[in-house]
Amino acid sequence: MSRMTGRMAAPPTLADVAELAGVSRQTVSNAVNNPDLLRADTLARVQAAIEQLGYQPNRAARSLRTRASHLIGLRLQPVQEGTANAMMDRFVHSLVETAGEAGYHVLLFSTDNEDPVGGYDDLLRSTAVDAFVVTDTYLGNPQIAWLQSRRAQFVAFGRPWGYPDARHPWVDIDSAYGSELATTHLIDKGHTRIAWIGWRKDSLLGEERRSGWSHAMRSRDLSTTGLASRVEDTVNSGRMAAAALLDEARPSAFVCASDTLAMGVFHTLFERGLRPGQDIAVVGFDDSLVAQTVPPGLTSVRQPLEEAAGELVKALEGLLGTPPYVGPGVMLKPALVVRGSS
Amino acid sequence: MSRMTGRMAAPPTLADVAELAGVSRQTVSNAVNNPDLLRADTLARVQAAIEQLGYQPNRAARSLRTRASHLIGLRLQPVQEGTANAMMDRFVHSLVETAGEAGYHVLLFSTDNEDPVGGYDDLLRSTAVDAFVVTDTYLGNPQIAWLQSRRAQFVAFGRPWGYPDARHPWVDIDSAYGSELATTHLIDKGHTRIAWIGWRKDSLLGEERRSGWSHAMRSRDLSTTGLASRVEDTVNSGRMAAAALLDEARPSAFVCASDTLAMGVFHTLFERGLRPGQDIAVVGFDDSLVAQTVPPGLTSVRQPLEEAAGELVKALEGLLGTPPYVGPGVMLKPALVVRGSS
DNA sequence: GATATGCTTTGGAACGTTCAAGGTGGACGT
DNA sequence: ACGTCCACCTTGAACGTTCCAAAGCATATC
Repeated sequence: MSRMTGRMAAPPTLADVAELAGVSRQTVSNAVNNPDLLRADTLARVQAAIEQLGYQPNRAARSLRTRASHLIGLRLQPVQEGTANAMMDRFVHSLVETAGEAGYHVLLFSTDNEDPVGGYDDLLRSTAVDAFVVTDTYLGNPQIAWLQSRRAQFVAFGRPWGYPDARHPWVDIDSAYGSELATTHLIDKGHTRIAWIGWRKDSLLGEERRSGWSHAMRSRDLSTTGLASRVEDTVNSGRMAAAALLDEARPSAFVCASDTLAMGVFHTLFERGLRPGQDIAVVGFDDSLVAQTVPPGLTSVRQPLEEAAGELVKALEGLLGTPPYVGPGVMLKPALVVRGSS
Repeated sequence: MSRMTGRMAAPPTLADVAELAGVSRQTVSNAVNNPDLLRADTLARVQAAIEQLGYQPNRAARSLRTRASHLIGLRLQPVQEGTANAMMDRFVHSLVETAGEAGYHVLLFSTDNEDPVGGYDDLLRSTAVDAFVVTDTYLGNPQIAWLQSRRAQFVAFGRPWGYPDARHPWVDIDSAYGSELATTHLIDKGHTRIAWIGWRKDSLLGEERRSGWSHAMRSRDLSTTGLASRVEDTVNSGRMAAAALLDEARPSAFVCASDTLAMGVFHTLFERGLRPGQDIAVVGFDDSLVAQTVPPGLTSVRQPLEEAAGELVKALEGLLGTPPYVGPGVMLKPALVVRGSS
């Protein structure tokens, strides 16, 4: 019997396989999900039938019955044009890959600004995803509290800033260590007046990165007065901050909270005919594609995003396992990639 | 009766809503899918019940019954570190957004190199997605032919190179026009010796981009001899090609097939103490974040990815509609973003 | 030879939705 | 008064899978 319908041949079902192998539906199901339960020869027979028909379980039916979709929701954050922050690309890719190995797929969605939890709510209510990966864990983000209140499953990339008693798994990167690495590297190169260009004070992450710089400076008895600037995360802010610092504090090196800001410094150097790496050293943060391609190469702190994705998937497997297991938060260490700018 | 189970309260079902509203399941279903069928007052009553319970249809059950998941598969291509090609980021984002408005979600997956169609096959067999968006349509890509042979639904971002009788919807960008724009812009600025750095000859897209340059040159009676170079798409290849061209052909401007290659030119200029924009003009392709942030700004051809995503979703809706409708391929025009490098 | 034991397999029900029929009541025409 | 039609709503079945309880069947035990 040909099963050709209008558009596409209907995929084989459990029943088709069962009939071909001469067993019951449930036995085929077991062959797929609990092969240990079958006698060796039956298993072989069923597997042959599965192979022959090219059978794969229908996801919708399986989800309906097991109440698990094996999908993970990830909210795509708006691209910020004009900045160097294409870091998410690398993260998303690693996440898709590791999640895939664990049998999960990544479902993307976005939310409009008026209703920041809208996308989450839809997916949750329609039981479309088993869990979420949350990446923007800044203080005061309503999404985390909301997810908690809805008893939704999620893992976070980023510490639960401001939720000391949070119960969800999280993975984060010790970025204070990152800027400390950067600063120490410059000190070792002989620099003593090293300026910091970071983010506004209300960014906890920004303050943390800054602390790595100031800690490194102090532990080598170097002064930090007048050497720090806190601005928005745009190229132009970095450019202006660098110009002001060069005029007033005469640093020989810059450590920046992002590659975007570091590119701002590059702009100022360019305008003044100074050469990054030769006249002034610059270090960025994120190891973006910009850092990798701009001449003469921007030294930058590289976050272990691949590893972070791996840990998040591990945490997800624990969270969704039976019994559920929630481990402690995981803190990863970044590394410094040295290039021509230092 | 409290429905609290261990982890999370079970979401309300059609039956719950029906009971509360005092109607049958099917009526609730109609209220959701075909409101016109209901009398105004019943509709209001049902909608109130839906609102009160926060009901949303269970996606798995719906998919099972309707054989449509409202998911679109997108294969995530490997990030190429060291290049400026983070263009996909912008495309994926637009796609997620427009697809979301049309009621579709984007499901990501990746494939290992050994089995390029593995990921597609899994999703197709398990009827996890309704269709695919294919983004790498280079000549000889096995995926397109394979999808066609499996009668899978898909739309392509990129012309069906080498499949003149392809029946699938596609959207592409006229990149010959892009490099023509770039070249004409340079000619208008007074340049006469404009070099081309592009991709190896086996890339049809590369040849197309190149043709825009040569066409613009010829139509203004400018010579192209010795001014073209075809290399791999890496910064270093661009760097070396630029060095060779500067030595041998003495161009005053470069048009490149990608921002990555343009950054290669920047490297050579940097090494020789030349300033992009002042001493030598450079134009790239893709309007990557690198082009946007590098000093003094890299003039670049910007592809209308947002529009492309919109057209693709429109094509998808046609393809999946009843009756299915496949329109002609859509060709979009890129624009030139002028920055300091020219 | 009857009974218990462990391994293997089975049949019916259920997950929550939509499809395809079927019912009900009133308005309308003759 | 009767049938016809229409607008509205309901009922049972089906989508393809897994859960649950129980049946089949050898083998071991008394």
